[in-house]
Amino acid sequence: MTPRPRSALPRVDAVTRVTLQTVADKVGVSRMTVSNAFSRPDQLSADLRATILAAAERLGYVGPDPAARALARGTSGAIGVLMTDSLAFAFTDEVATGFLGAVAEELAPTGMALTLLASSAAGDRVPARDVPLDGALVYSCGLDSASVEWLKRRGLPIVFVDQVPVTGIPSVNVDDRGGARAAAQHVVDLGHRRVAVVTRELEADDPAIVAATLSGELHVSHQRMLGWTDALETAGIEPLVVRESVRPPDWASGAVERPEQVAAREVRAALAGPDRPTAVLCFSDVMAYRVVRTAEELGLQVPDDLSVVGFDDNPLASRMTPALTTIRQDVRGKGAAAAAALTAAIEAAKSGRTVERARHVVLPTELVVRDSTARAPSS
Amino acid sequence: MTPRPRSALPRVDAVTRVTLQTVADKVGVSRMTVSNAFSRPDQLSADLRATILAAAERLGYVGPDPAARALARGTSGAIGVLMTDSLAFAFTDEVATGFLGAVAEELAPTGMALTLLASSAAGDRVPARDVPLDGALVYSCGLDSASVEWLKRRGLPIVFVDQVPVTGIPSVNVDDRGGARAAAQHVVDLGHRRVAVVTRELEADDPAIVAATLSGELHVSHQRMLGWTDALETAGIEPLVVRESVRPPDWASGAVERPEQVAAREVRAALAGPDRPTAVLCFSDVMAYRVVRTAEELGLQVPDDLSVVGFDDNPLASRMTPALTTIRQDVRGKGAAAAAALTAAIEAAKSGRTVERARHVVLPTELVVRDSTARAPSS
DNA sequence: CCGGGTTACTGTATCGGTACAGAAGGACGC
DNA sequence: GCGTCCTTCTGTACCGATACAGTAACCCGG
Repeated sequence: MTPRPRSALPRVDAVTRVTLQTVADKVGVSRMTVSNAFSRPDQLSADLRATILAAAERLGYVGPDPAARALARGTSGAIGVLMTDSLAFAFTDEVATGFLGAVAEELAPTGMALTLLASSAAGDRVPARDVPLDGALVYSCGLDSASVEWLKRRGLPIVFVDQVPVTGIPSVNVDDRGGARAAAQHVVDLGHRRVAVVTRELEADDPAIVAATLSGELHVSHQRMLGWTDALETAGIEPLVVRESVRPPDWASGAVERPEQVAAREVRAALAGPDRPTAVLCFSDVMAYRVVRTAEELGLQVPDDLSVVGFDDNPLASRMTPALTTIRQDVRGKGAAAAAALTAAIEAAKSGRTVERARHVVLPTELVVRDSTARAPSS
Repeated sequence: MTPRPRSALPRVDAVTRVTLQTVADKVGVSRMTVSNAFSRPDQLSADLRATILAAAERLGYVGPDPAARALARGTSGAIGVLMTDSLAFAFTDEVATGFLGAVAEELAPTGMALTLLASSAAGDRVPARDVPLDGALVYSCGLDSASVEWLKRRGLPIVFVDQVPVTGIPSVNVDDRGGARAAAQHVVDLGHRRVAVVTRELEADDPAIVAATLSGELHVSHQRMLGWTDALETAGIEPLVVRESVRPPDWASGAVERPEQVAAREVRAALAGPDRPTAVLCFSDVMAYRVVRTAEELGLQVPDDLSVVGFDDNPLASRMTPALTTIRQDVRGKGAAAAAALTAAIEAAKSGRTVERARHVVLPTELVVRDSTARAPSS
């Protein structure tokens, strides 16, 4: 045996990472062949492949490093979902979880992972800018367009969900306006003339809110408001509007009332008066639930004294008492459509930039009449 | 001006990606300086940095490419959560969403993104093996140890949640046994002698199930069973056990009964007999809910004729009628603890391998008595 | 025995950054 | 006037793969 020249080969430090090269040297083939053994089995003979895999196993080689592969291939195998500032919300709200669940399910067969992007930057890390991604879903988050901006600038394929459709960007929406119109028409048909609407902030005193309305989170609120007024105006009804602020009032500065508490107080005031509304149209089932409870506290019977209509057909709607009349939207369908649109967009981007006109999907809504609405009290 | 030699510089194809080098050339500094401008501001003068940033902006440079950075830095800014085969479940079950929400919230300030890993491999992509990650949470998924195996082999920092604690791997658990014992003791104290237990599959006819029991998803079931028998045996009570299979029986092969339907039938049978149990201890609040409904269908009053105890203190427990007596576990605390443990592990791995003995956290449980339990009927 | 088509591997050039060890030019103390 | 310490930049060497264009050997009909 000839004495090995010192350090002829790259020195092996205490713990050297095992890479393709390590395996290649061991087996005596080129690194490329090892790569092929793992990633393109059809490029080498079965025998050699087996040998290589065995050697890799022996050396404790796990497989191509995901980060390196992502760089070389230009693909990372993860798609992002950009959500509201409050991650907690995303997991609390049954509508949001339903959507996410459907996205996850639709994505499963593609083998892609779902990455949840906190929209707010923490420290100087901005997930939307710094996490390797193949594409992203933008889910009702207009208030923090910064992250959306990053996604766009990265040139990632994105799909808007519950946002204002923009030409050039595929979008998935629900027929919010039509649904709201149906809700309003329903109570009009039941003979109600004094109608209240409980929704989220739309007041345009803050320019930031205006921008948000136009471009994001409040798009849905806006559309539903339009739908309600469509029907109410036709019937010559001017609704009483109660707004729940989206932005908590200076949250940090001590014990302020939470927005829903403020709204609840206003609802209570509205329902306590002599000319109280006999029907309430709500932005969501959750809000409707609160309205029903408030009414109960005031001794009002739902639906005899007060009709209440929600929106979404949250599971909550059918399990509460009285079961809530509401507008159903297919959240799972929305998730599936969004995921499909995104994978399509990614595919398109990969194979020659075929930016066929971005599709805008609008899912239907449907009035579901349950036990929280009745004819207007005769009085 | 001297004529530029043709193609002296790398040729610029139609659309060349803008990289650090592009910006560096434009400004006339080294690529490294541009990198520093973005990633280590303290390494250059404020003036130059401003110049560089401006040039970058003008060129449409978004910032360091995440994939490249991940490779060079060895960190990707995303942490994974490995979950049960059914992603849908993760978003449906309020206990799971509570956990995930807490994890997300705990992680937010670190600026890390949360990547959901489908445990089942799709095509030949195995998320647990192929997605760039800095660490991972393994959340009650013993049935598919393959993915867990990949995570381990990659040498990623991982934390076990609701799995059998293993030395060397940090874990977060709940005092399932103690909780179950308290639940059982509660009904014993109320004078019940005929007690049923409704839980998930533990029968050891299938070796795969045995393995799962020992190492994963069924650990929790096992512990709770031990807890119940602790108290029941002491009181000389032999419980009637109804098991709900975890693995749907050959799901693909046509219209088979779903496991919970099978279980419901068995529960019904048990409750219909003359020597029916007067108390039922359930693995989860969801199962308890079903038991209560089944009892109602049989005309039994809860809690007068039958006491029912759940587990978890799912929000469902307090909102159902009658409100459910249950064992509370702090799901959010579990999520926070898991996230904290993982970030700690990642930190430890980064700075010199300090593999201090992995900590095993066990969170307490607490009996919450509500309206679904009462003294045993005198008969 | 030769042209043409496979099959099985290999070499080289990236992918787009970051780490770390300099090097150049002042400022400063004595 | 000179050594020292900063502050600012720069050069080089990876990080760990993949793409693509070869090249060599082999097969086969004519």
